[in-house]
Amino acid sequence: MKDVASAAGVALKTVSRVVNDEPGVHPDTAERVRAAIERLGYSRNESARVLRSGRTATIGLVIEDVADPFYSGLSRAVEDVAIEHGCLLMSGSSGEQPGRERELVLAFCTRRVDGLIVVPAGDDHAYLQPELETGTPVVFADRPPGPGLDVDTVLAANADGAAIAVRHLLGHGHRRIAFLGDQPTIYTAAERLRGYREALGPLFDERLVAMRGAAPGPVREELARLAALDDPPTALFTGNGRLTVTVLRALPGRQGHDGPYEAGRWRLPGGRPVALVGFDDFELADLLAPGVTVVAQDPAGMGRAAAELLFRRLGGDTGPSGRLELPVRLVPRGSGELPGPYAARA
Amino acid sequence: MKDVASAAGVALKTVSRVVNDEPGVHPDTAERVRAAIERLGYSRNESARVLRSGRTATIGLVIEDVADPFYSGLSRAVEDVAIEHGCLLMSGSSGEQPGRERELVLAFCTRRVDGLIVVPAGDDHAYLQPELETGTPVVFADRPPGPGLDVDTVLAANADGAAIAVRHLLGHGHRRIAFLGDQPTIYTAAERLRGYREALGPLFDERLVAMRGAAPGPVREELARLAALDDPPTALFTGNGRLTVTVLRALPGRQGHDGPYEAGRWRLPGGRPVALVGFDDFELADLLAPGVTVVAQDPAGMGRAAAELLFRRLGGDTGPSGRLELPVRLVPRGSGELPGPYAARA
DNA sequence: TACCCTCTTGACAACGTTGTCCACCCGGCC
DNA sequence: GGCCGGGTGGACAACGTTGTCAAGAGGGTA
Repeated sequence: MKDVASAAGVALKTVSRVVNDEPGVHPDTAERVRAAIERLGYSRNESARVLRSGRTATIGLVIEDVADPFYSGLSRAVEDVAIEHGCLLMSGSSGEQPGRERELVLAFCTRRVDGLIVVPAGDDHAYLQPELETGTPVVFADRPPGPGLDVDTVLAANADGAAIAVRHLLGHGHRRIAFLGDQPTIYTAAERLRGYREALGPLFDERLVAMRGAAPGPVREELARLAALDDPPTALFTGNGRLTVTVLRALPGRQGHDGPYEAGRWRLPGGRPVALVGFDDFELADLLAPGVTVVAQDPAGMGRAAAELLFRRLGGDTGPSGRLELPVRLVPRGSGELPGPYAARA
Repeated sequence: MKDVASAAGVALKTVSRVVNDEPGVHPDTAERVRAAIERLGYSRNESARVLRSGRTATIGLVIEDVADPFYSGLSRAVEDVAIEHGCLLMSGSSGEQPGRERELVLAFCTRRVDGLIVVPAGDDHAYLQPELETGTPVVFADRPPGPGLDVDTVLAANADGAAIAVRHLLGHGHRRIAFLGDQPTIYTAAERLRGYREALGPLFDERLVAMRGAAPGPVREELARLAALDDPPTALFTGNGRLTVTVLRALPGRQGHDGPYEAGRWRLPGGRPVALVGFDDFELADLLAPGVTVVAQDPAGMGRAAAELLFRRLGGDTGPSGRLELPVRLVPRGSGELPGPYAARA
C-alpha cells in the first residue's frame, strides 16, 4: 500500500480510502490510485486489516467427516450461506474424537473466525466458554452442547423420526423390530433409541437392540445374533445412513450374491425375509431391490438453518439462545412395506 | 499478551518467548507466565502473528462441489495431510463457474493462505500469475491449468482409464459401445472421450457419442436416441460417477421398476439388455443388480498427492514443476461382463 | 579486583492497515 | 479583507505480535 501511495503520489491514507470506497477522495485522485493499484498488482493484506478491525469475514465449521455425505451436504449449505454474506469457510473433521474437535475449535478461534458452527464429538464444551465471552457466536448442529453451555442449537427430530419408522413397521404387521444403532454415547443414537423404545412400548425387547457402531465386523455379529434368537426380528430399523449401508452389505439376500434365494427382498442370515427402514436417506436407496425405505433428514436444511442462525447473531441479534428441531420425512420405497406376520389381510 | 505480561510481572517479549517455546527463559519465569496465561484465558492473536511472520498455517482448496463424493473424498485427504503439517484448510466450491473459481482463489490469497490447491473450473488462469510471483505455491488437481501457467499438477489417467473400459467391453464381445460424457469443454470429459476413441479405432462411430452433461433430461433423451438407432449400442461407457448414476436411473430395466423384464440386467429403453462400465467408483455400486463395473479413480489418493506436492513446495523445494498421473483400476462387478454379440463361446 | 562470558530479560521497532485528528485550499459571505 | 465551511489530503498512533539488539545478573578466570 505504501508503494501504491508513492507510485500515485498520494498519502497512505488516501490509498486506504480508495480501497475501502470511503468518501472524500477526488475522483481524479481515486482514478490515479486505482491505476497504480492495477499496475503494481497490489492486494490488501487481510491480516493487517483484521488486526485493526477485528473482522476476518471467515467462519469456522467443525464436523465429523467431510467424506460422509450427510456432512458434506451440510457443509455445502453452510458454505452457500457464508458466500451470500461475503464470508469464507474454514472447515475441519473431528473424526468423532473430542480432542480433535477441541483442537479444531481453538485453532479456528486463534485465527479469529467471526463465528463457529460445531457438530460436537465430545460432551464437555467448557473450553468454549472463554470464546463465547469474547463475543464469538457459536451454533451447535446435529447434536446439543454439553451441560452449562448456552448456545443456539439445530437438531433433527431424532426421537420422532425413530418413532415414525417404528410405527410404519408396526402398521405393516411387524412386532419383532430390531434396532441397529451407533454407540449410545452419541446423542443422535441415544435419541433414536429413545424414540424406538417409546413407540414400541410393551413390545420393546432389549435383546433386539444392537448398538455397536457401523463397523462391518460388529454389524455382522449382531445380525447373526438376532437371526439366531428364538423369536427373531421380522423387521430392522437402522440408526443412520452408514449403518444402513453396512447392514445391507451384510445381509445375504442381496442381488447377484444370494445363491439360493430369489431376488427382490432383503433377508436375515439364514434366509428369513426381513423388512428394513433406515434413518437418513442415501443416494441410490431408490435403485436397490427392493428400494430402501428411509426416514430422511435434510442435511442441507440443517446446514442452512445453522448458518442463518449464526449470521443473525453476527448481525447483532442478542436475544436468548434457541433450539430448533427440524422435521424428518418418511420415504417409502419397498423395503419397509414388506408385510409382517400380523399384517391385516387385503 | 500485554495483560499477561503485566499479570506475570514480566516484559511482553518474555511472554512471547514462552508462547513460542523459545529458549532462554528461566523455568520459574516460564511457569509464572503460563499460570498467568491460564488465569486470563489468553490466546494468541494469529492475525498479528501473520502480520509479522507471513505464515498463516492455512491452505486453500478450491473444488467443484463439496457435496460431490469425489470431491469430498479428495477434500478429506487434503485436510488430513494439512493437519499432519499443522495447517488448517479453507475450502470453497466453484460450482463449475470460472468466475467463482477466481473469486475464491483471490479471496484465499488476500487472506494470505500459505498455499493453494485448485480444481479449476475455467481455463484462463492468468489471474494467478501475480500470486505465483509473490511466492504462493499452487497445485492443480484433477484438471490442468490454462496455457502459460507453470505449476505442479496431479491428474488421473483419464484417457488410459477410458481405453481400459472400452477394451474390457470389446473383450466381452461388444462392438457398438456408446459413450455418455460431460460437456467436452471439461478437460476430464475430453480426455476420456479421447481414450474411448483411440481404443475403438475404426469401430468409432460419432452417433454413439453423447456429451450433454449429467442432467436427467438430456441423459434420458440421449438414451432414447441411442436405443432408436438402426444399429443400437450393446454396451454403454459412462464418463463419470454422477453420469453413471443418472444413466442407471434412466434405464428401464432396473429392479423393482421394470415391469415386463426379468431382474438382474440393465436394459436400454425398449428393452434390449445392455452392458455398462462407468468411470469413477461410487458407493453401493456393488449392491446394485447386477453390480456396476467401473474404472475406479482414487479421490483420496489424488488429494493426498496434491497436498504432499504443495507441502514439499512449502518446505522449500524449488525444482521444476511436475505433472503426476495417477493410475486407475478396473473393478468388474457384473454389468460390464454381460457378453456381447461377438463374445467367444465358452 | 577487573574482566569476560553466559544466561536471562527487556526496550524498541517493525509488519500493513485503519481511525482520529489536523491542515490546507477554495469559494462565498459578512 | 477576514471568517467560515465544505471538500480534500496527510501525519500519526494504534492493533498484537515477533525480530533485533542491548542491558543486567551471576559466575568463573586472570
